[in-house]
Amino acid sequence: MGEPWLGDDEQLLWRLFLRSQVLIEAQLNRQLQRDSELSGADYAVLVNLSEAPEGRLRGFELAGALQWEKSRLSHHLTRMGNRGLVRREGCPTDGRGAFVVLTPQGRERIVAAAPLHVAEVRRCFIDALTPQQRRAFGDATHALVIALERDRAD
Amino acid sequence: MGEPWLGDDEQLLWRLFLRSQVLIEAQLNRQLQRDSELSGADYAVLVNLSEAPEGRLRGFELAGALQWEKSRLSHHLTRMGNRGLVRREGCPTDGRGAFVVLTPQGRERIVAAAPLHVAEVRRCFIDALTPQQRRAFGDATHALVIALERDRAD
DNA sequence: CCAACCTGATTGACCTATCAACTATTCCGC
DNA sequence: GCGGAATAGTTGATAGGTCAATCAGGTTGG
Repeated sequence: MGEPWLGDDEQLLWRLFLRSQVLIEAQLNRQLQRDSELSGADYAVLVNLSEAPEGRLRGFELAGALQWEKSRLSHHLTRMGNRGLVRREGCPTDGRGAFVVLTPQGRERIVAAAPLHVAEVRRCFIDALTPQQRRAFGDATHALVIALERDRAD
Repeated sequence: MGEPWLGDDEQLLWRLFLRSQVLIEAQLNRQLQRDSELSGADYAVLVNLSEAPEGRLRGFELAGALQWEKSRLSHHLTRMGNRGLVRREGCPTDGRGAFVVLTPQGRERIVAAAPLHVAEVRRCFIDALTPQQRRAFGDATHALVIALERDRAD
C-alpha cells in the first residue's frame, strides 16, 4: 500500500501527531521543573532506579531501559551525582562495570515528585481522552511501536 | 473523572506513547541526516519557509509556527545562515523586525529532501496503521492537541 | 596461555537548547 | 507627543546531547 506523497488527511494526521508530541513534552517538562526541579531525563532515571531492587542498576541496564547512549548516560549521571541524586559504585563481580545507586536524597526527591507528575499526566493526557479514544489511541500506538521496533531490528 | 494514581492500562498507554515518540523521532532524524544532511529542526524551518509566499517569513511568525522560543530560533538561524540555507533581511515597515528568507540553495535542499523524508513518514507512520486506526488515532490526537492548546491558553 | 576481540564505561570536542539579560522599536493612553 | 508597557530580536552563559576515541577488564579460539 501507499503512493508517494501524502494526502491531505495523512498530512493532517502527521502534523497533529508531531504537534501533540511537542506540546505534551513541553507541558510535562515545565511541570517537573516547576514543582520538583527535575528535568524529564532526571525523572526517567530516578523512576527506573526507584523501581529496581535496592535502588541500584548496572549502567548498561539503565541505558537499555532508557534507550540512551552510554555516553549520554555517563554525562547525565555525572551531573546528577553532583546534585546528590545518585552515586556510582564499583561492581565486585565485573571489574569493568559500575552500579548506579539511588541516594537517600534521590529517593526522597522521586517520591515527592512522582504524585505531582502523575497527576499532570492524568490531567493533560489520560483525562483529555474518552475511554474509547484511549482504547483506539493505545491500539494505534501499539501498532506503531511494534512496526518501529521491528524496523530497528532490536 | 480521574482518581490520583494511574491504573495499569493507563500506565501502559502512557509508556507506549512516550516510546512511540522517542522511536519515531529517532528514526526520522536518522533518515534526514543520512539522506539529506539536515536535522529535524533544519527540516522544519525549511518546510515552513518553503510554504510561505516568496519563501520569507517574519521571525515571530516562524517561531510561532514551530512553537520555538525566539532565542532558539535566533541561534538556529545563525547556524543555518552559516551553511547558506537561509538569510536574514530587515523589515522595511517595522524597524525591530526581520524577515527570514530561504536562499536558492536552501530551496534546492528542501526540494531534494522532502520526497525522501515523506516516503519515510509514510513507511514508518502512515503505512504502519490501518485506515481505521488512522481515523481513530487522528480523532484522539486531535482531542489531545485541543486540550493541550486550551491549557496553554495560547 | 595469549592475541584478538568484545563489552562496559568514561572523556573531550563539538553541536544544540534554554534561560536571563539586554537593545531597539513600536504601541498606547492620556 | 511623551512616558511606560509591550513586542521583535540578539547575545552570552550554561546545561544537555552526540560522536569518536580511549581504556580497562572479560571472553574465546587455536
